[in-house]
Amino acid sequence: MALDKKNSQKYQLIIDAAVRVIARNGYHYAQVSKIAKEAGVADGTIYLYFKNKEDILVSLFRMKMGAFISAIEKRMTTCANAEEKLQQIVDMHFTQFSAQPDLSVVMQLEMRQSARDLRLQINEVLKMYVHLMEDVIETGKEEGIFSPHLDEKLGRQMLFGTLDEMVTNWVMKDRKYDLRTLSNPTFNMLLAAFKDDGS
Amino acid sequence: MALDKKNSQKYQLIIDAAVRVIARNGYHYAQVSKIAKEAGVADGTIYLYFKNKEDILVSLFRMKMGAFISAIEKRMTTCANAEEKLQQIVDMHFTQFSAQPDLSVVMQLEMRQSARDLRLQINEVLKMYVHLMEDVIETGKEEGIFSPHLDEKLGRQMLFGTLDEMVTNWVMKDRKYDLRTLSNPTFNMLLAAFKDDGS
Amino acid sequence: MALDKKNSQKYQLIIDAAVRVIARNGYHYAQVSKIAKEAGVADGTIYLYFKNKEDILVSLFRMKMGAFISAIEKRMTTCANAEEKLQQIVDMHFTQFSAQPDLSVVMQLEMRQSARDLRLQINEVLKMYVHLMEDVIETGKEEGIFSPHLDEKLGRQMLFGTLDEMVTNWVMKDRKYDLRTLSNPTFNMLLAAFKDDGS
Amino acid sequence: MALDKKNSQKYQLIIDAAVRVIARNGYHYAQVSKIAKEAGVADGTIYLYFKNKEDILVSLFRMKMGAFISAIEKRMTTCANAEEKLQQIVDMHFTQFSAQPDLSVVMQLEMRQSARDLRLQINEVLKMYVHLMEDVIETGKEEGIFSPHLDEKLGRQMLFGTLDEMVTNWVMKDRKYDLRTLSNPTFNMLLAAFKDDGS
DNA sequence: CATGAATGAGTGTTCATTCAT
DNA sequence: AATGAATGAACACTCATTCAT
Repeated sequence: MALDKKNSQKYQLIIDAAVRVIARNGYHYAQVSKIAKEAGVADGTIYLYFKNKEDILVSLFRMKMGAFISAIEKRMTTCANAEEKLQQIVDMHFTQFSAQPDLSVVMQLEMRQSARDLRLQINEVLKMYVHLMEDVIETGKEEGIFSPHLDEKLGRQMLFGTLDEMVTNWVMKDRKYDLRTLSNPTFNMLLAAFKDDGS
Repeated sequence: MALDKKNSQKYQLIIDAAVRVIARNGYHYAQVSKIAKEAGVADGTIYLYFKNKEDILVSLFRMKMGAFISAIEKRMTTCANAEEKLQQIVDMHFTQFSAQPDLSVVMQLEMRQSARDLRLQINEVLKMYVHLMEDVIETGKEEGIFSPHLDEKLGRQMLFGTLDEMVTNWVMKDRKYDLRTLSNPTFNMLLAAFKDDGS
Repeated sequence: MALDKKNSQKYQLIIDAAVRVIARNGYHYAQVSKIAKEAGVADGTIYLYFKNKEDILVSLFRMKMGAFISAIEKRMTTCANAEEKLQQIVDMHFTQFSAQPDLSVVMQLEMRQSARDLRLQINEVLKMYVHLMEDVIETGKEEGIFSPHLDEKLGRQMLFGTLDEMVTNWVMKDRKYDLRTLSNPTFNMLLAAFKDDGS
Repeated sequence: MALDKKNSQKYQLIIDAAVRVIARNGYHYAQVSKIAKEAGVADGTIYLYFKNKEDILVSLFRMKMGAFISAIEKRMTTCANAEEKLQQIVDMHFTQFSAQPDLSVVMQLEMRQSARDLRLQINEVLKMYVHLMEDVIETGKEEGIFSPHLDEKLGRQMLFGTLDEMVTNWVMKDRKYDLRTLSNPTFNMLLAAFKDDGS
């Protein structure tokens, strides 16, 4: 029987080791051997669970971002309308990164140093998030809460670009302030932008 | 007289060659020897004008981003108020990247793969842009055009994050559409966000 | 278990390959890749056993000179007095170099081209030889065989300088004569110098 | 008319610059450009007076060692017999190095790092010194002062090896003691060795 | 399943030398 | 005679990946 990779204990062990090693040393100093050592396995063992180094990173992103998005999706179901949904996206985006400092560094700074190929795969994972955001905007338009002229794609790019830039700035400032306090003012700006797109 | 590096013809030659080579091959395949060949000089000549490879990239960014921001600053002087200034920022941000496809790829995709050290230097250059944006927001508040509750930093992060995300998406879609058509709707969204921040 | 470097077979293999490559090509043409090829290992393997290129040379010197001196020390124990000990030093110095032509070239000619740093480390190893020589001189004085006015340091410098110069001349003359025939006349000169230092 | 190299002012200027640069920076950091700068000429000018870098070093050695040996030869003429001549060799060898600290470092430490080829040329220059030494020994034998069994070559190797080792030790100890005080005891040891070679 | 020793491709940088001015 | 900008060959070292045990 083939190795049931994804559910194996070691698979998780290695991914979590990778997050710590990258956060601590930076992307360029996160050698496979260092990750193996941190995970407490032999170098070769890594290759029983991952195709190659890039696969560790893609998997890392897939697992962590998957959980990240799932948490948001789950919360969506409790929301009465698109406005609340937008608020939850902003709030949970900030809250989840706040709770995982190592992961924040890895996602916002280190993984962006990856090669073009890797980033294409990252984008695949992010599509889930993109769809979720565009769905909310579409819903808001249907509900009459957002402007009928609001373009889903543009709105989503503003939403994602804004949140991403804010988290990146927070990480670059060494997380010296509480990211969650930005939640409300950011939500308000976005809501205003979406309600009245000025046309 | 010693080599007047920055103003020499070769200095520019090498930087422009670097833009083309990085755009064509990607950051990781942009070897110094390849840049030298593209510039039509010997490998060693590179080191008469640049301290090392990283210095080429920092200089590239400084020169190109400097010109980019200067052009916007110059345009600012022709604007009657903050609203017009905001419009010009959005418009020129998109227009300038539209006009320089190679540079767009380098700035939005390739240079972000650079090591942490390099990115710290990049951020220094970007500070000019940051100040310019925050100045416009402050002016808008003084003029009563933007909401008095608008936070300069948050507003700037939304502005930059939005523009950056839009250009990145455009580059990733292989520049298949006209970036400049996004100018107006984007400006309108941002203006709405800044006018009424919802408080 | 971690790689037991010093005692591994490959460690010796590489050092012996280095001796041959340096003797054959000269110090400046003894590239790491050439040594690896001669040893029948990959370039990278070298770095599992040695910190860097300089470390190969220091280790080479330490191993070979260590064995060289140990052999002399061992012989010392069979000697009745300082005169015999002096004779054994001279004799074994010449005999051991005679038996290892490649090593002679490396020690007398090639390794002296090394950088200052390396030579400091070499001197550390040579201290053992220095002490051995000075001990013999001191013993000789106590036994009344050598002049009571003989200075240990000066005597040692004459002893080492003489032997070293003779081996160097022999190597430079392409080892065309039998070094061991110099043993007796050299010993006699040194003995005369040490017996009656003229004061 | 061809450049009268050897007698030109710049020729000397460059050689003296080389001595200072090598003494100060070490052989491996004595780049041609650094020597040119120290001499106050352009890099290219060096090549009007010297064939290549090695030629600077050989010329340096030839000039300095030539003067060194000439001074000894001149003194020889004032000596009544071989014993006095031997004394003068030892004394002047130490005295001259004492008086030229930079040159001592260059001759005893730095130039020995040179490639094999260079050292062959150095040996050519040293032959003058070798002959001078062997002549003194031969004279001493004829005068009945030295043992009739003394081998000229061996005696010369002891003489040169001893002096050389002593100067090298002095340089390596950062010239912390007065080299000239070694003159008498060293002479006495050598004289004893040459008088009675033990046969 | 697990190990870890071995592999070998790939590249930024220096510096002696040249030659157009 | 003198300059100094330009040249380009040469090389130590890292690290992702493999595979015999």
